[in-house]
Amino acid sequence: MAIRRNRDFKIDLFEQFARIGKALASGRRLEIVELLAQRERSVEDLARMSGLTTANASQHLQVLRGAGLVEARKEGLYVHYRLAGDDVFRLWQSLRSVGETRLAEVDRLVRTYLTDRTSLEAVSLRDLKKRIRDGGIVLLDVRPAEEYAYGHIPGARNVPLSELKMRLDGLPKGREIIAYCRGPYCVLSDDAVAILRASGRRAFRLEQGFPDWKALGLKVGSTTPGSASK
Amino acid sequence: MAIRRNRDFKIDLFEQFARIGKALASGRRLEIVELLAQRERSVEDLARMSGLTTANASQHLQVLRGAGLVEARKEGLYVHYRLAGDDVFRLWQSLRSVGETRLAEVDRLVRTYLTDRTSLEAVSLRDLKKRIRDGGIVLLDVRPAEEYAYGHIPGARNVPLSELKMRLDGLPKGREIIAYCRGPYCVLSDDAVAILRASGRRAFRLEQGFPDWKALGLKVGSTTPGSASK
DNA sequence: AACATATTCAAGTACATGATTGAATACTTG
DNA sequence: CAAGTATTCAATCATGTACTTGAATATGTT
Repeated sequence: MAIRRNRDFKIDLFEQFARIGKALASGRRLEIVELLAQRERSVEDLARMSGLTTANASQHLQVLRGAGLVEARKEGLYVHYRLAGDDVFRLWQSLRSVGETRLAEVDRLVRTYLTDRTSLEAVSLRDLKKRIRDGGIVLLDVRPAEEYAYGHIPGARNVPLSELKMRLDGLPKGREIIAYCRGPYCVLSDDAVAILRASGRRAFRLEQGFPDWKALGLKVGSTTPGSASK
Repeated sequence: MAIRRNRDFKIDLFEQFARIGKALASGRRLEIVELLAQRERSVEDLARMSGLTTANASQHLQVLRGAGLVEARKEGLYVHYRLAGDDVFRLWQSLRSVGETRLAEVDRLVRTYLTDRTSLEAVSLRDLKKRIRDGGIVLLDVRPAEEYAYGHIPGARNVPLSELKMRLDGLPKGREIIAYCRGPYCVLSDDAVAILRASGRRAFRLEQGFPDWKALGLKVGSTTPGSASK
């Protein structure tokens, strides 16, 4: 009977893990995970940012919660959702990486929509660490101020893309500028690099975004205490 | 229009990644992934090992292939499926890890079915590497011979569980024995440790299995050329 | 206490998925 | 070339999922 029990065990066990697979089986939910990797958000925020109705976003969030991928915190009228932990982001990273390697369609999409990208050499996180040590570069966080506030790479200056043109004067002409944003598919830093280069500066895009830095277990700067802890 | 284009891009892109999520959304498919992590297998083998009909297993394999997670190689009548790469195993590891951390049900199942396990202290891969360096231990691969042949931890001796009792005499009494098998949910090494301890030997279970060793990028031993490369 | 608002719930519909069955295909062997 | 076998295909059925809509709940504000 030990074998029979063992088969039951395996079926039950893999069915449990499949709950997580099911949670990852929707593009909308993956987009929500990506948004939550930046910082916690209310249902309303998430719905607006992902183009879903509030009820629909709420349902997706409950699926994610049922799989243990997100947690909720109620504050007044709002329910703030956040990723359950760094391991969840690493899972998404891992899925993303397999997709980039194994799905030709991903490559095609990136090449179709992010046409300029191939021409702009990107800086990897490893390169970035080295260049920070060596000094002489300006690290630019071009995400909206509130996302920067929730956590950013230490030493980075925040100039949101929307304000970049107005605040160009504050940026040195002689030093290399490395711009980053939310992640590999976020175009804020592409746009920033284009603007910076047009102004005669030497600028590069960081290949990955802030959440990827954080997932390496490296220090993060923050101005909202409690949000970017651990 | 750039914004509209960008939204389309994101929807398409996340839908692509969701294809991988969908492939991971079935316990049966996850079990197949786990089986393929040991070594490549024919459809028939996989069907028998997972208790599926051949047609059903074939369909699951095609879902996995559609998501780029497995590849097939035809040889005569047989089609041999294998994981598309180590990144796929790392994705499964990542999912498994999130499940262990986030799903209470997984913990409950392991405690219910693997009752002895808590009492047997397990050796981590890190510990193992250290102990191999220090010497003085016997590393025992208790999987079937053909799985050992396809790849094993260098220096390990293969004594399949089914033969262990008969071959006890060949194992030293004085040295510590560390037994490993397919992975954290495989019970072969649990049983092996029980047998070894009953014979008066000091034996421990390796927490992870051979695929986890391989995923660290460490060297693997092999006696079937070409199967356990890179 | 009445109202406003964020979120969740419940019901309905369209669509996708998983398992079964029997037939079709592709290759090997006699 | 006929027979045998591993695999895939196609059709079917039952079930599960995604989204919409409108109502219900819970909290905050006036």
